[in-house]
Amino acid sequence: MITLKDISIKVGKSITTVSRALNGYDDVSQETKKMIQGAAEEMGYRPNIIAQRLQKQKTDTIGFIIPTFGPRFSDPFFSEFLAGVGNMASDLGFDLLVSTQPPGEKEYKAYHKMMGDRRVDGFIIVRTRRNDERINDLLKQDFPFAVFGRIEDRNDFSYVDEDGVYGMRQIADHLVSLGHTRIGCIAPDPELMFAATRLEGLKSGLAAHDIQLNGSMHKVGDLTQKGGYLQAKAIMSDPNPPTAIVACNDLMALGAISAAQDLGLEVGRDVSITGFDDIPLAEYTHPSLTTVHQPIYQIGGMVCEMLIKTILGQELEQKHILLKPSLIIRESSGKNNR
Amino acid sequence: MITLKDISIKVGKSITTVSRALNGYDDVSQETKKMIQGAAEEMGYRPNIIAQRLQKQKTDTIGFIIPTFGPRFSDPFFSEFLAGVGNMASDLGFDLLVSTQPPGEKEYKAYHKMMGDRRVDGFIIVRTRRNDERINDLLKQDFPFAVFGRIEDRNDFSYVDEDGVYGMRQIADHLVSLGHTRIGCIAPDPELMFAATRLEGLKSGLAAHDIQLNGSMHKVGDLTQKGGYLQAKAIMSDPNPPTAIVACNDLMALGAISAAQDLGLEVGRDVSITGFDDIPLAEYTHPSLTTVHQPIYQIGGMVCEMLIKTILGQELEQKHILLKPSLIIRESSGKNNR
DNA sequence: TTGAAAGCGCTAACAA
DNA sequence: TTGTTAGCGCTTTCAA
Repeated sequence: MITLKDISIKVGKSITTVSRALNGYDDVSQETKKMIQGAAEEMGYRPNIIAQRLQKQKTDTIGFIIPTFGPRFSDPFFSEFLAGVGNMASDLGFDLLVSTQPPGEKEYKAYHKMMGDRRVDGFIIVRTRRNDERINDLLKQDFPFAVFGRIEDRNDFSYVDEDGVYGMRQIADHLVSLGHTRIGCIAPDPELMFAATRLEGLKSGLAAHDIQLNGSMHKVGDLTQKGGYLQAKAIMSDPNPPTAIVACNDLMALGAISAAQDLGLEVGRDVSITGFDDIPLAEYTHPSLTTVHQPIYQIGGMVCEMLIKTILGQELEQKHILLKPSLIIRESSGKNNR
Repeated sequence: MITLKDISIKVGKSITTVSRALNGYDDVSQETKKMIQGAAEEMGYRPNIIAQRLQKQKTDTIGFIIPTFGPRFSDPFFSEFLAGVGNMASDLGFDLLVSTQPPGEKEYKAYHKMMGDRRVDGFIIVRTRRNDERINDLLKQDFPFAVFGRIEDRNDFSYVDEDGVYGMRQIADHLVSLGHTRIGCIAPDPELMFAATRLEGLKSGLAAHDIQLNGSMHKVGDLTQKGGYLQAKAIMSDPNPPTAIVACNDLMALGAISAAQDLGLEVGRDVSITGFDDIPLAEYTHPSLTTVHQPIYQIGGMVCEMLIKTILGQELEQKHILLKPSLIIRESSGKNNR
C-alpha cells in the first residue's frame, strides 16, 4: 500500500508537504502541488482512513442498532429504512455500522459497548418507546444521535416523525364515511410511542364522529403478520364483531386480512381492514391494502443526514420534522354492508 | 478517555507492561498483572480500537453490500439474512459495514472503494450471478469473502448454498402428485445463479414425470410481489392456462396469488401456486403458501462465520456447504380439479 | 513555501 | 519480569 512516505520519497519533498498538497492547503506552491497530486494519482495513493481516524479522533461511522423481536426478524419497513440511511451515509462519506438486538438489556449493552469502544460517532434510533432509555442515556452522555419518532415528555434532540395522529384521523374519517361505526383495532405494544400516537389519532378521529373504540375489540399485536392474524381472529370471534379493523401497521393488517379470509369473509365487502406504513407489499396483496403512506426510504435519509450534520457540528435548519402522511385508499376498505 | 499511558502512570509501570498485562501475556508477574488489571478496571479503561486497528493493520470489519433493485427496496429475505450476519459478526468481535447498491457499475465501485480504502477485511456476497464480476474481482485481488450462493464455473471460494435443484424437485413431485400437468413458472432474471438452479430443478423434476415446461407459461419476474403479480396475470391470460404456477421465490408467489385472486380464482382449489424461501410472511397469507424452507437467519450466520475464519486464517471444516431445503406444504397448493 | 518533530494509542522486537 | 524503542500512517504545530 502506498503511503504519504512513499510519495514523499518519490517526489523528494517532506511528508508534511505531501500531506498538505493532497489536502488542498494553499500554503504549497502550485507547482509542487501539481507534481505531488500527479505522483499520488499515478502511484494509486489511497489515504489510510484508520490512521486518519486515529489522528482525528473520530470514526466517521454511525451506528444503527435495529430493534428486532423474535428470531425471525423480517420487517420490510426496516429494509427500506436501512437502505435510506445507508445510502445517505455513504453519500456523506460515513460508514454505517449495523447490529440487531431485541429491545431490553442486551440492546442497552450494545449501545454502551459501541459508545465505550468509540466505534461510532453517533446513533440512529428508531421505534421509540414512551420513556426511551436509549434516548435518555444518550442525552445524559451527550452522545450524538438522531431519531425517527418522538418520545413522551421531552424533545431536546433531533428527530423526524410522521404525524401519526393526522394519519389515523384520515383512516377514521375514511371508515366513517363508508358507514362503519363498529370499529376494531389492533395496536402495537402501548410502550411504543407510535402506538400511542396512532391510537390517539384513531380515537380522536372516531370521537369526532361520536364513535368510541370498544374495549373488547381493541387488541395488542406484536407488529408481525402473525400478530395481526391472531388478534384479528380474536376480535372477529366477538358475538357482535366490528365491520372494520384498523391495524396500526401494514404487516398486522396483512395478517388480519388472512384471518378474515380464513373466516370466509371477503375483505373490502364483508369487513374493511386498514394498515399503516404503505410497505411495497401493500399494493400487491389481494385485496390491495388501504393504508397510510410514509416515505420510508426518504425518512431514513433525512434522519441520517440530521445525525451527520449534528456530528459535524453543523447547524440544522430544522431540529424537528413532522411529516404529514397521506391516506392511500385501495380495496381492503369498502362500504359497510351490515 | 483512559489510555494505557494513564494506567502506566497510575501504577508506576511502563506502558508496555500495562499492555501486556491487559492482554494476558504470561511474561508479567501475577502480582503486577493483578494490580494493573485492577487499576484498569477501576479507571474504566477501554482500549482504543482504532489505535489497535492501525497497529494491527486490520479493520475487524466485514462489508455487506446488499444488491437492491428499484427504489423501494424491501425484501424480507434480506432483513433476516442481515440479522443472521450481524449477530454472528458481533459475537465474533467484528463490525458489520452495510451498504445498498443496485447491481452494476455503482455496485462494483462500492466494492472497489471499500477495498481501496481498506475499510473492511472481507465481504459477504449474496445473490450470485452466473458469471459474477464481484467474485471474479475479489478472487483476482485475493481479497477475503464468503458467499451465499454459487456461480457458474468455478468454486475456489467458500460458500453456503441451498440445493435449489433438490428443493424444486420436491415442488415438482408435489404438484405432479396432486395431478398437475400444465405447470407455469415465474423465474427470476436468468443471470441470477439461483434462478438457473431452481429452474433446472423444476425442469428435471417435471421431466422425471414426462412433463415439459411450456414456453409461453414460463415468465421472468423481478423477484418482487409486483413482478409476480404481473407475470402471473400474463400467464393466466393464456387461452389454456396452467393449473399450477411455480414462483421461484416467495415474494413473487405472493404476487401471483393476488393476481389469481383478482381473476376470481380460489388459490389451492382452482389453481395451485408455490414459492421458495419460506419467509415469515408465507405462513400468514391467505391461503398460506406452499414453499421450500431455508433457514435464512442461520445461513447468514454460517456465511459470516466462514468469512471471519477465512480472515483470521483459520482452517474451515468445510469450504462448501450445500443445504437440503425442505418442502413446506400449506394451502396454496391442492388437487388439480380440471 | 517547506520541513522537522510531536503525537494520536497501541503492539512488538529487542535489550536489560 | 520489565522497560526502551520503534513504528503503524496520518495531521498539525512550530520553526526555518
